[in-house]
Amino acid sequence: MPEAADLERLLRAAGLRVTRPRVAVLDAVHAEPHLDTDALIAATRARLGAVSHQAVYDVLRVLTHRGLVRRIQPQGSVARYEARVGDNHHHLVCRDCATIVDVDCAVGAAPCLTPSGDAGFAVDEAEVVFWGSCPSCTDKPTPVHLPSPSPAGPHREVRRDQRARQEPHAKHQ
Amino acid sequence: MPEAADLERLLRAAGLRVTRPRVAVLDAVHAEPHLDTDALIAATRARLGAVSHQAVYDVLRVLTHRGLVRRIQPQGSVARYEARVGDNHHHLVCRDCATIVDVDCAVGAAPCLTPSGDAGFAVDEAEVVFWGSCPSCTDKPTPVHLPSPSPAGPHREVRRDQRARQEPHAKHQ
DNA sequence: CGCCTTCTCTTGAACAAGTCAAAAACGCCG
DNA sequence: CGGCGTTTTTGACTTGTTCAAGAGAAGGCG
Repeated sequence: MPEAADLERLLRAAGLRVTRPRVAVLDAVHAEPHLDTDALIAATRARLGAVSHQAVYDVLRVLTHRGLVRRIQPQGSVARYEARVGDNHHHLVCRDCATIVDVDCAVGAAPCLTPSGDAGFAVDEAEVVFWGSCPSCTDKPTPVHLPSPSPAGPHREVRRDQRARQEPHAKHQ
Repeated sequence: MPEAADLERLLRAAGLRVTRPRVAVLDAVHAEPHLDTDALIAATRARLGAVSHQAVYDVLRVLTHRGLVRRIQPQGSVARYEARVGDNHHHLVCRDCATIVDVDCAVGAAPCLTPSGDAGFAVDEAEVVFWGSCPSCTDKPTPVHLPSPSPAGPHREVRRDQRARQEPHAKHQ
């Protein structure tokens, strides 16, 4: 968890001007991984006082573009950001509660990490998302939906309320 | 490319009522893979005359839920659908033009990879997306952006205008 | 040190994709 | 072929994100 001076250095090294919003956003991304934009706006405000949501969107765009943060977006989720860059790690996502955790990049016996028949593409990254059920959702398998086991064979209802556990949430800007 | 009777059979086998919108949407998904919802609305209307966008959304939801179609959504793209289900294949996505092509799964069954250290998750699927540059974008590497090689080190501008090559697009409904 | 250029932030609006809800229409079982 | 329950229509609405114009700061240079 780098402190202000380190963050400044990161920004300058990437050729970016150092501004309070940028330092604050970068700090927030370092503080907790996988936050979405709304949460980052809140975290940034907690550090700075006031920032416009637009400023946070802008900062996240340039940080992502310059490779200081990574943007992820599993199906059904909004954009989320993390500071762990350059190691091409992957993610485990819980289908029930949408919790995300990091997993190191699988190497070695990884049958599916090079496409068989690449259709002429120059592939530069293999992004992997592991879907499943997190320990606590595995314990209480049916938090609120699915009164009876789904009648549709092996397919499970996928809950998408990623916004659970957030306040009613004080309207944009 | 199954015909009407086959599609009906698929629907019934999944325990679904057979309606004209459902047959038409299912047919459209079979006709061309990786279409987004807007394109599918258009394709459905080409088959049926008129359908509400809501009907198409609903149909796609139940078809996805019952496993008759698969929904994919690479970063920066809207939801897209394909009829190839059950083989756990993967996708190659071009960073420049957003073209998607299928790649077979080396394993063929659901979790074709296992995370190193699964944090207690019960993983049931490993979704793999290969990012790169398609043959035609590799040839003309800088279609319109990036006048000079990016000043920001090894990171590349990722264009996200997935909606290129679509009509101005006649407003919802 | 202070000015000037250029980039960044604020403000306020717009937009796209998708969801919600009520009522009319239809599929299909008996 | 009649009725029940699911689907579709219609139309409004949310949510996440982007656009645009102008005010405000960062930092190189004199």
